[in-house]
Amino acid sequence: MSTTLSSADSRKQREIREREGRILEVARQQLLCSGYLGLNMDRIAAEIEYSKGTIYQHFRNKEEILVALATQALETRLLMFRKAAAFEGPSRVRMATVGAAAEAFVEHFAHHFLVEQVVRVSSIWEKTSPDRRELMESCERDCMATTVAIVHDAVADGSLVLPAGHVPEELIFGMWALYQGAQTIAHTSHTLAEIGIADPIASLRFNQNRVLDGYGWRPLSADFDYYQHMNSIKQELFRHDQFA
Amino acid sequence: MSTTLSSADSRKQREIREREGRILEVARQQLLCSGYLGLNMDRIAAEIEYSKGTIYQHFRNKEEILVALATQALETRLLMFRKAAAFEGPSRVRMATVGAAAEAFVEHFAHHFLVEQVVRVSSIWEKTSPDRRELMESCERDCMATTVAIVHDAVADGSLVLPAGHVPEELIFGMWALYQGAQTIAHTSHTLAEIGIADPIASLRFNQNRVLDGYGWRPLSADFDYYQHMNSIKQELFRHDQFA
DNA sequence: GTCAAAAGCTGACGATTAGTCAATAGGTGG
DNA sequence: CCACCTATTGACTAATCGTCAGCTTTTGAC
Repeated sequence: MSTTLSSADSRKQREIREREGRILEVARQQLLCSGYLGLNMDRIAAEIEYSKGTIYQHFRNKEEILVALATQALETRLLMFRKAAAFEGPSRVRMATVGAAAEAFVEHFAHHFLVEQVVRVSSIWEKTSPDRRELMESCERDCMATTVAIVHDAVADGSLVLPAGHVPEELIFGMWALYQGAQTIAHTSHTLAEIGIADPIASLRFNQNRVLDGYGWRPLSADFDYYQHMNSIKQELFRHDQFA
Repeated sequence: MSTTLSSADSRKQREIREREGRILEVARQQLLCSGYLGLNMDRIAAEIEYSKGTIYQHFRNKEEILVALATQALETRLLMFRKAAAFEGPSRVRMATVGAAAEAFVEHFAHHFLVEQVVRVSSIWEKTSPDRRELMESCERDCMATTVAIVHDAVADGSLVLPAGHVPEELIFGMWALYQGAQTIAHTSHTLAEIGIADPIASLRFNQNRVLDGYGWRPLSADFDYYQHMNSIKQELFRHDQFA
């Protein structure tokens, strides 16, 4: 067969795309329900009612499924960040809005934490194909760019003055690290509650405000109720039902 | 046998303890050289010149080896933190000294990052025994306590004033998250260099100073060269040869 | 409608590796 | 020297990833 009806092709292609979605859906459920070690190719095959060989036509190996899951979630996060960054208001308030987006993201995509944690293990990462990696990294870059743009705006309008020799990217690195670390600790530390951190989210917001106050980014937290703002933003822009 | 010569027993026990050390040593090498997926019980057995069954008399399963490795490293970190906390000087300078210890720790125990990353994956953590976990968590708690004590000192002498409703533990949570996140990103992100963070350690220090300035912890970074201080502390207290 | 070729799908199989345990070696007290 | 006990072994089981020869379905020319 040298050519095929394009309509037939697109039907087949649609079927294949739908099956790929189904594989990811099933993999996500298995991850949430039995963790990384519970993710099993034979079980996925049984669940989607195709053979194991068919799964390997979509994903070169198990790790690629994880990267694909991560990419799916990160694509949504990018949309959320962009929506947050487009919020009308002072630059620091827009940054807080992105913070609210990040909070909403981890709440809504609970499985993403598990996936990213595993994917970042280098010996797992190295088993994936450059194409899949590139998709995921591209999301990461775009998320960065979105937030860095806010800092640039702040510098441009004078609400933030960076010390000589420092760049907007460093502030974003700080925010990124703070969120990444806080979420890792909140999800995996067994000593947090014991020592008096009852509400890690609240403490994260508090520290976020300390950092940005430390940068002198106006309005300072004394002059604006960022806590209140983040609560209403989560209600208004990032309710669960808006991202189901 | 109801009793044995204690000298014979202790010789045997010593042999066993030495073998356990050898297992961990070999496991660490394999981890560093071929990553998590390269860690292999048969290879460890071949390397230490005992059979696989003997390894399982020391460790219930593979994961316990990882937790034991993590605990070993964390015990050293605790010593480093205590040494740092004992530094004579203003409380905030002591906190910066702990930061220098944390930097030196990751540089010297490069394998620890790999281990901790894997151990924190919940489906792996759950395969380990409560006893092993408790040892590791106890180190974590003691590290926390050491740093929280510095914050208490700061509050006591008035160089730090916490807003009403906030506790010293929250500041430590922020520092912990910042370091944890920055190290995770520095080790695993492939987009950092592209976006202009050439020196993550320097950026981490910069952000650490922003947080603590944000808390108003004196002396502020404008009044003390913390960067310089951390460099000399790493040279004086935490040179590589002091922890080999 | 028929048929040959292409594409899609399958699940038994090979390979790897964690963990077990019956058999064996080695040491100890009498 | 023997009876007994502990330490060690490595062949074996089980789980599971990834492969591929062969089977089934679809396609499109006639």
